[in-house]
Amino acid sequence: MRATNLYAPTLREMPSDAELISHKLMLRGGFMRKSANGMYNFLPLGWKVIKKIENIIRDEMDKAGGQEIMMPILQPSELWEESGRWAAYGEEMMRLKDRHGHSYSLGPTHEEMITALVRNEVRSYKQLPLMLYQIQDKFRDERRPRFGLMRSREFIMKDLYSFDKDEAGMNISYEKMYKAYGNIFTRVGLKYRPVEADNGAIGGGHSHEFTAISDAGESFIACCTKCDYAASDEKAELKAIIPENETEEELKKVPTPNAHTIDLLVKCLNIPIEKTIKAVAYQTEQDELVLVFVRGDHDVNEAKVLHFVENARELRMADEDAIKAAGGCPGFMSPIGIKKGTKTLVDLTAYEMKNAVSGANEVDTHYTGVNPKRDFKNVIVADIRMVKEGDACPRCGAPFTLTRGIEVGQVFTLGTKYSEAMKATFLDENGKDKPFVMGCYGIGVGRTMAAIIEQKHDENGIIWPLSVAPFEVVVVPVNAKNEDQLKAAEKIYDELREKNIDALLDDRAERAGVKFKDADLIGYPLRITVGPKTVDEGIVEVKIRKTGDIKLFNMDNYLSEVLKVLEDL
RNA sequence: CGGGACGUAGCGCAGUUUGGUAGCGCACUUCGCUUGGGACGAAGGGGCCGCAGGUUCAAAUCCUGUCGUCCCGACCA
Repeated sequence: MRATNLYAPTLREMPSDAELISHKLMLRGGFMRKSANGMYNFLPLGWKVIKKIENIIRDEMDKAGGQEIMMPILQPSELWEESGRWAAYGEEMMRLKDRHGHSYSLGPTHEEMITALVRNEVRSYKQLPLMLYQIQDKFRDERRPRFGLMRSREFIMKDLYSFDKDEAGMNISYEKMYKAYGNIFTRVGLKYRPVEADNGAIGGGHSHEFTAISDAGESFIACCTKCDYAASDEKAELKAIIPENETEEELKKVPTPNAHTIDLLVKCLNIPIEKTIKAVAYQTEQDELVLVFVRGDHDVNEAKVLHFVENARELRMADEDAIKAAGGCPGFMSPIGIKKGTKTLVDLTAYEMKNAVSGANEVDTHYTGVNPKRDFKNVIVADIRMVKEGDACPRCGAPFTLTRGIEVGQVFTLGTKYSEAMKATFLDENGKDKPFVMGCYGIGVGRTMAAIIEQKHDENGIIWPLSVAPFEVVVVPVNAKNEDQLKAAEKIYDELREKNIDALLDDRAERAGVKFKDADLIGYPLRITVGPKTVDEGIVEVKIRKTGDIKLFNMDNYLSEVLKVLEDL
């Protein structure tokens, strides 16, 4: 490709409506343009990168036994009603009607679609296992799209679905995908970490998120500093923190005027926050009240709480009336004196506390000398809090570090959730009808691209890994109006291409500085500069974007040297 | 959906307080000159000031509404 034929409109200034460096550089480097909120046009450079990432994904999916297919984006509501998700999915699903009044969704994911496809095709265990995938645009009506490709409403996703005859088979498929994901993220040059994850509403089975390490990320992962346990912040398992033994004091009511928050309580009684127990009251969609108690300096983990609440997908803060109806006093709550039958959860650590302070279910009053094991009745004791930096790993006890990251992929086992709901069955060895045992595996392609840029850039622009760079090498004649230089550059460009190197010839009649700045901004891994030294002395100058190193080669053997440099990248 | 900010040329911005009919830098076109890190000179083209109402002799500027964008909070690839 010649730069004079390439539409790569770079911007001299940073676009003002972008916040993240990846977003800014993709706009500035001419990789993409915004179309509307959460929707983007990919320009030639951006699309080339996307295709390179996709092809790495395809390669690894195929190697792992996957077969590529293509399903419609538009999905009839009937399928979603079979699985129950037409109602459950909520506002995140884009919906529309055709001229006959039939309802459809713009696919946010394809479990229903693939299950419906496979149930009509696969009859026998002999056809299993089966792994089918596609790379396609998905639609999710995010409450707040932001950060460019990081969270958009239309985005490219690779989604693979595995079908097995039993759980053991499913686990093998899962392992294959887990390995393939590692290969993919390594090949695209990401620093990443697979972490245990919560399955959320899907329930059962297990799941891992692949998280690219980046301060720009929106997720947190907890990594053990000693062993290899790592989990998403929601998933990270925690054990009780056992305090030093103390003689148990009597339960005693003390006045705490206006101390309706933990901060005020700590000031009011002049006690350490670790001695307090705080309450959070939730309600489910069905208006069931759920009271949760954790140590004052801890946060409630709603994902964990949800595992103890049946038939609820999300929690909201409870109304004051509901709290009062259960015998609670907002701002001064405690499990002591709550109406029997109210769902009351106490965190493991809070339950072990000695002589703590908690509310007394009376205005402006707290209890001191609270010993939960002795004083709390009819409560569920469980791990329901959020991990904190320094918390102990459940495996080895060493402290956790919390790291920010970008979730670029997730693998999880589905079991028979969809196959049972949608009656997708096959005949096993004994001629018996059985539901498929499924798994699903997603990769955000655009998000992967953004994550790579977040990890690989400097003040001058992007530094693409060779595997996904829009071009591997840019050949820059310093003065394209100088015919000797242009000829020399063209010769090098042709020779590179003969070696199957993806090269760009920057034949624009721009000054050298402009072309150098663009090359750095766009981030080609290698730049070959063709100037007077090349024409007069036969010296080929190669600059490595990543290190800034400049290497000089002789015209006679530069090609093999360049191949070596590329090899080392 | 709640809280905050902003909509003026392709991009980045000034002008709005104190109404008088639109400007700067970059980019773009032509010519000249220049060519190893975003040159220089000259001459040009391009905007119903987001949109709709209102106030006024007169509105980018004041008022009302509306749409859009960005950032902060409840979720996910």
